[in-house]
Amino acid sequence: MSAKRATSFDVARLAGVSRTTVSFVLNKVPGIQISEATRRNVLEAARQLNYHPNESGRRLSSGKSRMIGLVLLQSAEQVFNDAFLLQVLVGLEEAASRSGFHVLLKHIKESPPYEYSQLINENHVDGIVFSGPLQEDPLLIELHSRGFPIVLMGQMPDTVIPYVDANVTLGAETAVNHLVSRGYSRIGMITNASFRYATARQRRDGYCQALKAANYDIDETLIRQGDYTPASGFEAMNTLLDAPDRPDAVFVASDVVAIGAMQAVKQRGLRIPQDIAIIGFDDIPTAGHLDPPLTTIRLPAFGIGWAAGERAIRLILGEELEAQGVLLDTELVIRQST
Amino acid sequence: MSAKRATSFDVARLAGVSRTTVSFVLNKVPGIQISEATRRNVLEAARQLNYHPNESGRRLSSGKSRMIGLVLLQSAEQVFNDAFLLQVLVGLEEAASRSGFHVLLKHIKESPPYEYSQLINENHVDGIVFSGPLQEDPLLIELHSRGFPIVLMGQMPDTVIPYVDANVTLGAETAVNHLVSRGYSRIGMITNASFRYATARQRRDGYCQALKAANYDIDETLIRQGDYTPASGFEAMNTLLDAPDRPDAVFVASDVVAIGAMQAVKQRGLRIPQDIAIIGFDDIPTAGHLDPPLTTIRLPAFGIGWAAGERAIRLILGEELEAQGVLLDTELVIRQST
DNA sequence: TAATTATACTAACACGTGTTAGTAACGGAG
DNA sequence: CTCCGTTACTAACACGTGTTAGTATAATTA
Repeated sequence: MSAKRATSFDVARLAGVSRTTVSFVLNKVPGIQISEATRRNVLEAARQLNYHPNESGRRLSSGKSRMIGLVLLQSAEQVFNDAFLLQVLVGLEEAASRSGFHVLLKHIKESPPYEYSQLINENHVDGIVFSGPLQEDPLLIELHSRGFPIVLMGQMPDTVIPYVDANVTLGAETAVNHLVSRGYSRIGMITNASFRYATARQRRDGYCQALKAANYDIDETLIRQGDYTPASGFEAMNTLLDAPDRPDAVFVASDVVAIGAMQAVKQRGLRIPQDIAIIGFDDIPTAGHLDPPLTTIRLPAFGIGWAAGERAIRLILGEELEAQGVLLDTELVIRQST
Repeated sequence: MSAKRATSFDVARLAGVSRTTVSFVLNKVPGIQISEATRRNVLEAARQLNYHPNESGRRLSSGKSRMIGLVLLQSAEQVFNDAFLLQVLVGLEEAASRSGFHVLLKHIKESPPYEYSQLINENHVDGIVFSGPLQEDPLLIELHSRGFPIVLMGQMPDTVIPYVDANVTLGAETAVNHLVSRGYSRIGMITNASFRYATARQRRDGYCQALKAANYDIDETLIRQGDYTPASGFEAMNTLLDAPDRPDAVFVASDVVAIGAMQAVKQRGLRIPQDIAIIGFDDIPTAGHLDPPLTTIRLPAFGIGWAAGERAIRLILGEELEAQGVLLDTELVIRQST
């Protein structure tokens, strides 16, 4: 059983045909005529020898690796706190395997050395999907301009590189609309991060759009900034509650920040949602287990991975994309906090 | 710039030597004499042409893929709830890249079709690391017996396949020891799952060992079963609190289950840890943000991935492992719930 | 019947590398 | 001067596949 694996040559010999014919049959090459008899002969011989084409030979011959590189440019700590990356990854893998592609994982700690270029130079992958803080990256831009298939997760300002992202602006709007529809009249906001980050600005924009659409005034004093931590949410919520005219509902643009905000509310003996409603953003795994279970906006993590993979494959196959970017819709998850 | 990539032949021609010499120089083949002059010539030519060896050619020639397959046999839902898998993955990637290996991710939904055998048959990977519920898997056993490098994450009963796992028994013991050292005298337990699962039995064993070592009696009525959900923890804790002689501390063998247990305690107006202490297990990302922050046992997720990768590579390189399994130590994370 | 065309294949090259066996050139020992 | 060993290389094969150009044979047409 530990004998050498059968090659297409062995199959050819057993079937009494040429290696070329074997290749034609097994790859179902279109536009080639093979008699049904020999076709069956070949298939039977392949089955009998337990033949599986050697991927290395295939790659060398075709010049394609049928492999997508997923480049994670994040510190190990960031990765640990990213509850969605795994789903993204599974989505990517599913899109890839559906088209006969495989996924190569590459984790990179720091940007400068551009370790991922090795994947490309050495022909490891046919295309890459890039995840990470998208600052200016000359190598990415150069690769893209050379026609190498690249898909970003998230948007990179001032470039034409294809991307896939969640429509967070619309998601934030949905969240605030939900509060409006529940009859809350004074709606505050705590951001997920500083406005230096595009993702924080987008969520703020959605908040403002929803208020405008509902003919509410936008009160800048009701907007506080968080910084990804529960502690920041705790503090921000306290300043909101200290205000003379405190809100009756708050859109917290991050579940993690919302955890702190909820603690601040409860510490004052106020009830959620009776005294003040809270809606989060992200739908982290424990959001449903908070006290009370947190209404929030679910990000299409799996879908982002899937779409990124699908687009990368389209680029690899030489197809045109109908648009530079894709924005996937979020989902409102209603629980008990609103 | 979009011209063909340089091959070793181009380098040879520019350097005025044979392709063989180029290979010898660039691969630093031991036991081969190359004059310093030509060595520098070759290196300079390679640099000048921006030469990178084509991995496909390498693979075909060497018969090795320098690739480790990470096989995830879990439903998408399970993957979503697994907060550690990503860390495991990053650990594996790090161990792999340290030795010049790459990681191929393969997600499989159901066991029967054994999709992962394709990875092996087609020479995609030199070895696999397997993660998932380890029921009997004849294919895994056969592959191992044929000498194919396999490392399991978690233990598979009645096999000699190498594995890497967390020492959960010791971890549970550590958790209970911590409660003992804090002076709690009546220590209950809520399991993470049914005793049908080895992981639940191991945690129970650790609990019992710690009590024995402290000369505490083991009171079976203080042990309740959870089933991975907060709801089960809520119910189990309620039955513990209803008992005539209720515990003053509880070891909950899963943070997720502990979330429910904490809710039950708080709902009765009891305080944590003053009235009843709770220690969890797993250290999920939000454990530190619960109210109060949960003391728990951290699993060495990154280390498991790293060790699995390292051992897989050792197997691939033909080295012997000093032992079938490796058990990595957990870490006590003290917060405010004890 | 002769010429064309469709059918069913095969010979041969290409992909880019690793590696074994072999060979000139040269210096030193006998 | 001859023999031998060392140094510094190279020729040639192997890896297993995809694919183009070409060739017999049989079927159809003029």
